Amino acid sequence: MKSLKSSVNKTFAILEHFTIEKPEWSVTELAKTMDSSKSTVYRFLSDMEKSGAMYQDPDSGKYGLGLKLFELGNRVRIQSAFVDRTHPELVKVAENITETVHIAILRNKQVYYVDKVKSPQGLTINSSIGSSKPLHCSSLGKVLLAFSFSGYQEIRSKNILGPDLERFTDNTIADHFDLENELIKIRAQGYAIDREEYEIGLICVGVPIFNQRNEIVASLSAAGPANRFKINELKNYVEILKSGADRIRGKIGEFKP
Amino acid sequence: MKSLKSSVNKTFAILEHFTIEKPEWSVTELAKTMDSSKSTVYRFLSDMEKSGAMYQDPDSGKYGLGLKLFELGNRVRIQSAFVDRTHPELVKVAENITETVHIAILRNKQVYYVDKVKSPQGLTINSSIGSSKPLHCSSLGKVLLAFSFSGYQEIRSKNILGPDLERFTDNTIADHFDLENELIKIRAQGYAIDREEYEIGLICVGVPIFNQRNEIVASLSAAGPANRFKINELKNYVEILKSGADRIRGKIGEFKP
DNA sequence: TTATTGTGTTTCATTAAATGAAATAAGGTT
DNA sequence: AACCTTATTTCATTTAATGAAACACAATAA
Repeated sequence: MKSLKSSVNKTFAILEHFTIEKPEWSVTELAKTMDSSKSTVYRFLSDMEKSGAMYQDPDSGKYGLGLKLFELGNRVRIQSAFVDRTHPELVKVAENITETVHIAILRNKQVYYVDKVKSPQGLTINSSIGSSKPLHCSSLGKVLLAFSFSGYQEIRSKNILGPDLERFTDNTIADHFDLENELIKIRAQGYAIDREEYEIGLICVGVPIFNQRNEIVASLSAAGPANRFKINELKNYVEILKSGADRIRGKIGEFKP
Repeated sequence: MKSLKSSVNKTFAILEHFTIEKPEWSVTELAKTMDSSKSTVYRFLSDMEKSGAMYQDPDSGKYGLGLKLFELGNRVRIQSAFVDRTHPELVKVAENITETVHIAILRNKQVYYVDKVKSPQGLTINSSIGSSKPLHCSSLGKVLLAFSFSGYQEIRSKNILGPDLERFTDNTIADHFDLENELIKIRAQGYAIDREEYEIGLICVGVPIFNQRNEIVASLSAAGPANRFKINELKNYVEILKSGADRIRGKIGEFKP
C-alpha cells in the first residue's frame, strides 16, 4: 500500500472496498486486491475492529463494516456536508449562466432549497435556503417528481401531491393528467422548464443531479426573467446545468440522503 | 497522540470527537482536547478531508464529518454488525439462565427476532431468527411497546397495533385498556412477563436494551416452560437479563437503527 | 488417521510515515 | 499599521508501518 502514503488514506481505501455488492472480504483477498501484504491488511482490519468500524464474522473469518460507521454516518450533518461538496460547482454554474441558480432536494413532499447562488445581473428571486415550495410548479420540483418515481401512479399512491394542484398563475399546471404528461416529457428530454408557473415574469430551467449509482439526489436550476430567457439560449443553459450536475455527481460519490 | 499507537486508532479517536452535540471542531481546539500538536491533528483532518470523510467549513475554518461517512454508514449491514456485537453477551446470558434467550427489535410494527441462543436444557421455542411476531403478547414485544413510545396515545396514533388485539390463548391481553395499564406497569418495573399469552406452557421475561443515549434499541428475553419458571426465581432472571443488557449497551455505543 | 492446503495471525529487521516545535501564511481586530 | 490567533508548512527526530517468513488453525483430500 505504499502508493497511498498516509495511513488515513489507506484506512479509507480499505473501507471503500466494502460495498453493497461486496460487503465481506477476507484478509487474503483484500490483500491481493490492494496489492499489499496480508500482515499489513490484517493489522488495519484488526485495528478498525478494535475501533468498532469493522467486525469479523466468527464463522467465515471475513470482515464487514461495523456499527461505529453507522453511528458516525448518523452524525454527519448532511446538508452542510452536501453543500460543502456542491457549492463550488454551483458558483461555477452561476458564473457561466449569470443568473441565480439553486440546488434543491425532495423533502416532506416539497421542494426544499439547500443552496442558492445569486448572480449580480440576476433577477431577485423569491426563494431562500431552508425554505420549501410546492413540487408541481417549479423546474426544480418537476425534475424531482419526474426522476424520483417510476411513474405518476407511484406519485399518486404515495400521496406525494395533494388531490388538487394549487394554481399560482394562469400558467400553473393544475390538472393531474397534464402534469403526468409533462413529467413524461421531462423524463425523456432530461430537463424541466417553469414557464411562469409559480410566479409571473419568472422562468426557470432545471436538471437532475444523480449520484454515482444513477439515483437522483437533488435538482439544479437557473432562474431568470421571462424577457431575458430566450428559447434559443435555452439549450445552452441546459448544457451548462448538465455539466455542473455531472461535476457534482463526481464529487458526491454514492451519496444518497 | 502517542498513547494511541496505530494511526487507525488515532483516526477513529479523532472521528469520535465529532458528535451531535459538537459537530464542528477547529484544528487548535481538537489538538488541545487530544493533547496533541496542531500539525499532527491538522494532517489527520486534511487527509480525512481528501478521503471525503471530513470537510472544512470555508467560512469558519472548522471541520465536520463528511458525506463519505454517511455513505459508509449506509453500507453497514446493521443486523450482522449488531449481532456480532451482541451475540457473545447473549451466549453469556443463556449460560447463566440456562433457558433459551432472544434479542428482538421493533420492525414493521412487529417483534423481529434478530438473535437466539438455545439452552441445552431449554424448552424448544417456536421462534426463528428473521421471523416476526405480534407485539402485544410477548415479553419482547411488550418491552418494545413500553419503552419506544411516550404513551399509549402515540401507539394508537401511529397505528402500531391494529384496532383489535388478536387473542392467542386465554391469557392474551386482548383489551387496549388492559394493555395500556400493562405497559405502564412494565415501564415502571423495567421488565415484562409473558404469562402464556402467546403460547400455552411458555413463560418469558424480557428487558429493554438501551444504547448510550438511553434510547431503546432492542429487547432481550428468556423463555421457559411454565412449570419451571418460578416466581421466586423471576427476580434473579431479571437481574441476569438486565446485566446482559447493560453489557450490550456498553458494546453498541450510540448505535440506533 | 495422516498429510496437504489455505487462511488468519504473529514476528522482526528494515523502511517509511508520524511527530511536534518552530516557522510561515493568512485573516480578523484594534 | 500593528497585533493577535489560527491554519498550514517545514524538518530533524521518533515511532509506526511494512512485508517476507514463520506459526497457528481449520478444512479437505488421500
